[in-house]
Amino acid sequence: MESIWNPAVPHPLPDPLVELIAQRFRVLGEPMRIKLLDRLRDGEATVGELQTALGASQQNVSKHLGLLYSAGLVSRTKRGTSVVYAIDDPTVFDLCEQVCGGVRRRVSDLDALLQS
Amino acid sequence: MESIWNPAVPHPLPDPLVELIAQRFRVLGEPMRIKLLDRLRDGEATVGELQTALGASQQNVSKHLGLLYSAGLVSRTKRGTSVVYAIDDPTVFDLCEQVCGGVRRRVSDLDALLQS
DNA sequence: ATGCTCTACAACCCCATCGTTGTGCTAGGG
DNA sequence: CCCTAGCACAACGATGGGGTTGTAGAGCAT
Repeated sequence: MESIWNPAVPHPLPDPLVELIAQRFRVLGEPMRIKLLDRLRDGEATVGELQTALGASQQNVSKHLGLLYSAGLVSRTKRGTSVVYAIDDPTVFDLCEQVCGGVRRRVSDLDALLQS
Repeated sequence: MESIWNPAVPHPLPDPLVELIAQRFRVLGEPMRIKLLDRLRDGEATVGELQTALGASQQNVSKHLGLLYSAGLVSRTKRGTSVVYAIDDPTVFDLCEQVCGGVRRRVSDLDALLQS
């Protein structure tokens, strides 16, 4: 577990970088946005498709997609009267997978405690 | 980039799991908590040490540490009158490192745009 | 026992953000 | 040309979370 730290990552972290990191995590800290990204794993989709897929209002979906776009996580392309969104930063999936691992480990720990 | 998905991660993500993932990310979405974890990279520390290291109020530091403890990211040990905290889930550093990579990539992209 | 240090808890205020409602804009169809 | 569909933006109320203040409890010294 003695991981070698990326030499390009300073220590202690300067405040602006801390802010950027926290901001990045905060973008992923909303269930709706996680669902949107999860849906986009199947490929690009329009706002309407995402709206019906998640059962949310058009304005809300558009709002969160705008945030994801501002964060550089998704791309936006006009096609006819629709707007097509797609994953632009696939590394978010690695993040989610790692988080899933942590969550699973924690849950199984709780399981073990409850069953002992 | 055609990553094979962990078969244990269902798709689409069920709502409870989405909630857990978002919750995990939200814990890391605060600068103060990032700083605390970053400081704990050097090893265990008491509340007072973390307080002076970050220049924050004792109550605020204690509050955030409590959250990190509830999330299972740090461990808590009483030692004399002090309480010693330490990293309990080293995977958070991998997360931060990945995020740093994404941030750096994005910043360099902006750099390239500005210099072109 | 008294006082001091270290920490956690609770109540409060404040701000950010979520979801909704209402509306304006653009592209296609009739 | 008008109408509709699809989407984004702005404003609103409501909720959640951060930071502060005040305080209680635990451990050690005198």
